[in-house]
Amino acid sequence: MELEEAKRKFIESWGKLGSEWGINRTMAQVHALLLISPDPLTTEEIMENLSISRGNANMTLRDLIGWGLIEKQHKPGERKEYFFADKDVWNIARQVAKERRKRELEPVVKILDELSKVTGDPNDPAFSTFNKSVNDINKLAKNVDKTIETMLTAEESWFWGGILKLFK
Amino acid sequence: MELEEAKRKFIESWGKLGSEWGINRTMAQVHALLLISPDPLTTEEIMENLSISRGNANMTLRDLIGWGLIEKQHKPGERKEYFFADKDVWNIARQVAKERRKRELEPVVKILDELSKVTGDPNDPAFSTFNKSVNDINKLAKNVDKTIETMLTAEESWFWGGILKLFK
DNA sequence: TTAAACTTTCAAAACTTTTTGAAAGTTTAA
DNA sequence: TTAAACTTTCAAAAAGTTTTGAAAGTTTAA
Repeated sequence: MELEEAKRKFIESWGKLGSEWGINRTMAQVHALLLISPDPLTTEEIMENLSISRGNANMTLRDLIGWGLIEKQHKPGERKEYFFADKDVWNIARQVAKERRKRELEPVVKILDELSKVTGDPNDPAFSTFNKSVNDINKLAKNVDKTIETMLTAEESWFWGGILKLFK
Repeated sequence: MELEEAKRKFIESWGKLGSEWGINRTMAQVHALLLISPDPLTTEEIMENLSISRGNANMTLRDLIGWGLIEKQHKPGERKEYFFADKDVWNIARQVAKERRKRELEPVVKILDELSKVTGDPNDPAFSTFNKSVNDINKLAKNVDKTIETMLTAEESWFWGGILKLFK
């Protein structure tokens, strides 16, 4: 396979994976493009490369900055804004985990906490089934939450070599 | 909060969480309903409880069976099919991890493997940036893949109490 | 067989999300 | 100031996803 074809394929795959994981296709594609780009790119270049509109490019770039995945850069003597992606994959994984935890897990944990406070007759199957499921899920969610929190502060090396040794 | 209200809230929240994680809202809601239901339910009962159509209920139930999250049950002397959810949260988490690994991670790993075979001039920044990103992501993806595989065969107790001790 | 009880299918409709692009806004250099 | 260069906004359009419901299919008991 030739480099240009491989680049297209990478952008396409990253876009597809993104959309399966709640990050929209364009956002993932812009991220992919910047990941394999040696130099920062302007909005114009991104628009052209991916054939997307100015509005879309602008919003997407803003979202990516919000996720902490890309940054703006200014070149001296130029008005244009350049964008580049953090190329450290461990940082990317951490950043995504951090954001999703904040956006999705935290609200659920809050509701589950409320729901596990509901009281009722332990002999009522409707109540006891509800109660058991909610409590179990709550425990699971809390565990996932703590695990992510620990990962976020963990050293990179743990990830690259360490975790596998822990399970065995 | 009263039980009926809490049930509604649980179903609603599970639905929302599902849609953020690539499982459609109705599918997650049907799953939630069966999770808190002490007895198996018929298609009819599910339709009524969630105000969804017969076609939707049928497809959703089939998908949930495909994900290994619910099962059919036949009551002796009755024609109707009853559905019930596996209530073991560890099984649910495992099942979801297993399916998503198969459906999403595996295809990406396959493409990344291909893309890391691309060769080029190491002095060409376009090539070396591409190559580094692809290889790093490939390593990460393989690591995640192996970690999930190990989790899938791990004991339940590891999850509930063990993982946290491993990080520290 | 037949017909009632039940399940499955799928094209069209409803709904949701994403994208567009033109207009408005902002910044900078002269 | 002004106007060129650039960025942001947002209503409407397009694209994508989910749901409906009527019709077709299947199974079972008699």
